[in-house]
Order: sequence, then structure tokens, then C-alpha cells
Amino acid sequence: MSQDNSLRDQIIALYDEMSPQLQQAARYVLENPQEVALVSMRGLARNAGVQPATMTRLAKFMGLAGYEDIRAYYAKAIRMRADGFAARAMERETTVPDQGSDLAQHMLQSLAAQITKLSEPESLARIQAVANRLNQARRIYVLGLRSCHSVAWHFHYVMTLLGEKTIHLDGPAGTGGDGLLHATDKDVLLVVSISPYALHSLELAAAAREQGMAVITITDSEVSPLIAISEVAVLCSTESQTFFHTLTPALAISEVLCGLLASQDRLGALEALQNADRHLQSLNTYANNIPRRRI
Amino acid sequence: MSQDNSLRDQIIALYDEMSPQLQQAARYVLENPQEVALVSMRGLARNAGVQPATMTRLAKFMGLAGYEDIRAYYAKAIRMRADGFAARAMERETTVPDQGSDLAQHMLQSLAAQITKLSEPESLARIQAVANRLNQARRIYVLGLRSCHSVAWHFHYVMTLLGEKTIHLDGPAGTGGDGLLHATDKDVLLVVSISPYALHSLELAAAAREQGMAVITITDSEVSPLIAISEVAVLCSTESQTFFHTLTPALAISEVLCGLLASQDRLGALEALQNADRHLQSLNTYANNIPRRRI
DNA sequence: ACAACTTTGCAACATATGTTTCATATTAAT
DNA sequence: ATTAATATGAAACATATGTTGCAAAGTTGT
Repeated sequence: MSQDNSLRDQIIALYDEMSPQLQQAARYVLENPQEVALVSMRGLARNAGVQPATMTRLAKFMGLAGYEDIRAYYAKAIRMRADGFAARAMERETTVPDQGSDLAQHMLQSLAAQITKLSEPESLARIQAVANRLNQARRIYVLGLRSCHSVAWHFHYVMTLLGEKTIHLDGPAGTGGDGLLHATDKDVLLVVSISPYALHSLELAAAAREQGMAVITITDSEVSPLIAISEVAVLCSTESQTFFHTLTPALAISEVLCGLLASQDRLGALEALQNADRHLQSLNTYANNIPRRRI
Repeated sequence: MSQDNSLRDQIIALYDEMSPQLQQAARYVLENPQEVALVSMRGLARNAGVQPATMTRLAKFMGLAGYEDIRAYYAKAIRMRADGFAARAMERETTVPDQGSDLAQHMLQSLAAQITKLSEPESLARIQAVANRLNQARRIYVLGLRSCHSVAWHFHYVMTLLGEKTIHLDGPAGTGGDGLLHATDKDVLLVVSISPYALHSLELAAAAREQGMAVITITDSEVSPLIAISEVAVLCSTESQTFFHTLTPALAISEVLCGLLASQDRLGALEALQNADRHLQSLNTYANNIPRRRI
């Protein structure tokens, strides 16, 4: 496929023949190339979650004399990037390959900007408030229909790794309203909805509120119909240069919320995680060691 | 002229007050900033034609604790250039109101940086290649299990607005393999999977390939087991300061792909959209006039 | 010219680094 | 099931690193 001259390509090529620990080291090296040149080997090993010796072994495995050769390679790469900087800038200016390539670039840069904006104090405060409120809740019912299903599902999925605190209102049963049958005022409803707002989401949120539950919202505007019935809310921009609204900022918020919830109950999270791990392990859900062919 | 905040500027400002040897060291540092981060202090001193002690003295002279601070500064500079411009925003001092607030800030800024990185030429080219390949396909089968379900679902959902080109391999039926029953070599399988890779995704992808379908992948690494069986692939970073991997970049890629596909068939997309709109309208799925009332 | 002061080079120091060795754990083969 | 082979973790090792102390050289002021 690609040439085997560069060390990077060689590592990729030989990756499948490596032992698990070597793979872990190699993967970290591939994903953090500049760290190799900037951090000591022991530091790198620590960040990669690997023994120092493993880095030396990786070098030997690659047919090199020692780790210093690996560092030298990545140091040279950094030096070269500095030299070729002007050339690269030129290339970027002149390259107009596909007609859609600039659309892709614009979309990505705009998404990055939107997420950066979420990290400003006002937005941050709201996220924190939502996290605190979610933390107090006994149970979190999660609702997201249509496009927002993906965000709701992801939130629920991550939270199940942390325990059984969330219930996903999903499918014909859940969204029928009987999903909230056992909900009390100690529980909250986290609803994700953006314009155009699914009627069903509004109805369910209203029902939850009638029932005495606090409604917590991830939505796209201060004038979203959900704001009126929400105790706290976070806003996500959904602007996109396409025909559909972006959910990437909403997903980012969802992930941050999960992160905050986990960090507020660090010990519980850790324990729940180990349980989930064991469970999935026993079910053989994930590929652990990629089949190694013998030599 | 310029500010005294950056170490570089500080060295320039104090240059005239330095002793000859310190000046020589400082000059070398200013002219070879990268070397500071890439070479050991003794090596740097040798190249600068100065005693090792002089480098330490330079650090002390600049009011720093030791040489390590100088190296740290120049290492950070290198890292920042690599992480793109979004990383520059990370320079902002963290306002620390709540204990978790800086976690939220870090997560968001790092997500923004990761997405910015996707807009670099190499990554952009891969996205474009994937979009082109998807465009050629007669049908797109979409697969994403576990956490990646959210991305797969979202891709499928958006694409259904554009017509009936995609089929989501979902639920016990779809993932059983009979979902691919009617697939031919004119169809492709778009699989989303990140580490740890769901065994089932790998098996289905392998089956699809056996069947003559092209496998197209959104995954997290050049050494992902899916790369080997994929015709084209896009890489998304998943690094996160939490216990789980982020899917925000993956979702961003998914959205960009949808945008590109729509723009490549602008007329068809428009027509399909109008159909979808009419359909949902007739079902009264969305709230049109929102009854706003205060509580 | 002489003393007080600063700068510089050198060597010693404690520490951190990359490597190697060896015992244990894990995996594969018979 | 037992043995052989390999992979891993922990500690020991020699070396390189950043720092400090001190004496020689140089500079400045009187």
C-alpha cells in the first residue's frame, strides 16, 4: 500500500506482529509523534501506560539499536516541518482539488469555532449548573427524538458504563409516556431537542413537569419552547452550511456532562467501570488481541 | 513594540544586560528555538559554544527556577504549532470557579483542537476520498455498534432525509448478518468503530468484504484492525481527559460526509428534502407554532 | 595599583535516563 | 497436562543530565 521507508510506516506494517504491550507502546507513538521527541523515554512510557523497558523493546523490535533512534527519527520530523513550513503554506493556498473540499474545510472549522465558543464562561457556567443538577437526581430519564436520538443515546450509553442511573426513553414503549410511569420528583428528565422541535418531545417534557420532575434541557436557542419548562438548560449552536443542523456541539456538551458527572463521583465511577469492563470481557464483546499469525 | 510576556521577548529585552557568555547562549537559543526542545542541555551548550553551566545561569538570570523551564517553554511552542490554532485558545488562563469547571473547559478546547486538526490537508483528502466512494455506491450499509451506534444512527438519519440510499444495520436482525443478504458489490459498507473494537463489527465488515463489498471505515487509528480490510478510511481522534473516548470528532466527520454527499447531488438532495418535509408535515411530527406560556 | 566585584571554566554532585538482567506470568505446542 | 517458548514487570546498572561550589580570570572603581 504505502512505502516502508519511513519509520512510521514500518511501525504500522509490523504492528500486527507485535505483542500487546508493544502494540500499546507503538500506538501511543503513532498517535503522539511529537511527544516522542519532546519527552523523555520514561515519561513517554508513563503516558503510554507501559513499562520503560517496553519502549526499548519496541526499538529493538523495529530493528534499531536503541530507543535513541526512535527519538532521532521524530526529532528530525519536527525539524523538517519547520524548514518546509513555507512550502506547506504555499501548498495549502494553491490546492483546490475537489469542488467540495472547501465545503468540508469550512464545515470543520466552523464546528471547531462553535465548540470553542462553548468553552466561554457563560456557556461553561450553564454546563456546570446542569451537571450539578443531574448529579443531585436519583435517576436521569433521557429523551431525544429524531436527529437528537444520537445524542441522547450516546449520553445514556456512556452513563450506563458508570452505573444504572439513566433510563433512555426510546422506542415506541418509552416514548409512549409509560416510560415515565415510575418517575418521581427525585428524578429528572434530560431532554435533547433542536429546531424543528419534535412535538412528542415537548409533550413528554410537559408531562414530566406536570409529574413534578425537573426538566433539564440541551437545546439550540434561548427561545426554544423547552426553555420555558426547564429548570436549567444548556444551549448548543446548530448552525451549519448544509441543509441539516449540526449536532456536533450538542454531542460535545453531552460528553462534557458525562465527564463532569464521572469526576464528581470518582470512586463510584471507577467501581462501576470495572464492573462494566468485567461484564463486557466475559461476553467477549471486544476484540482484545488481534489474531497473531505465528512465524 | 512587543509584549514582555513571552520568554522569547523577555530574553530579547534583557539581552543587553547579560554578560558576554550569557549573550552567546541567549543568542543561540533565540536563533535555534527548536533545538532547545529537541536537544539535551549539554548538547545545546556544546552547539552554542558555551559551558553547560551557562545555560543554567541563563535560566536563573531570566528569573526561572532552572533550565527545565526554558525547555518547557520551547516544547510548548512546538506542541502548539502541531495542535493547530485552536490550541492557542487553550493558552487562556483557566478561571477556576467550580472544581470541575476547568475539566469542562479543557474538554471543550481539546475537542475544538481535534476538529481543527481534521481540517488539515491530509485528513481533508481522506474525507473527500470517502465521500467520493460513498457517492459511487448504489447503497450504503451503515454499521456502528456500542458507542459508535450514535454516529452510525445519525449518519443514517440525515441520509434518509436525502433519499433511501442508506440501510442501517441495527438491532438483532440487522447485525445478525442477514442485513447484508441483498447487498452486492455495487454496495458499500460504512463501518464506524473505535478502540476497543466491537468484535461483531469486525466480523460483519469481514463478511461484507468476502461478499465483494467495499468496506469504508471511520476509525481511530492507522493500526485499527479495520484499516486492513478497508478500501478507504478516515481517522478520527478519540482522546479525551475522561474515562471514555470522545466521539465528537467522529460525528463531525459523519456530518461533513453528509454535507459532501448532498452537495454532490444538489438537485436530488433538494427534491428528497422536500419529500421528507411534506411527509413529516403531514404526520405533524414537529411543532410549528409554539405555544409559549410562562409558568 | 589594589581591592572589591563579577564573570567564567572546571570538576564534583545528586538525580534522571536508557538499557539490561532475571524472575514470574502468560501463551502456544506437544 | 506438561513442557517449551514467549511476554511482561521489577529491579539493578552504567551512563548522561542538570545543577552547584569553588577557584581562576577578568573587570571596575578608587
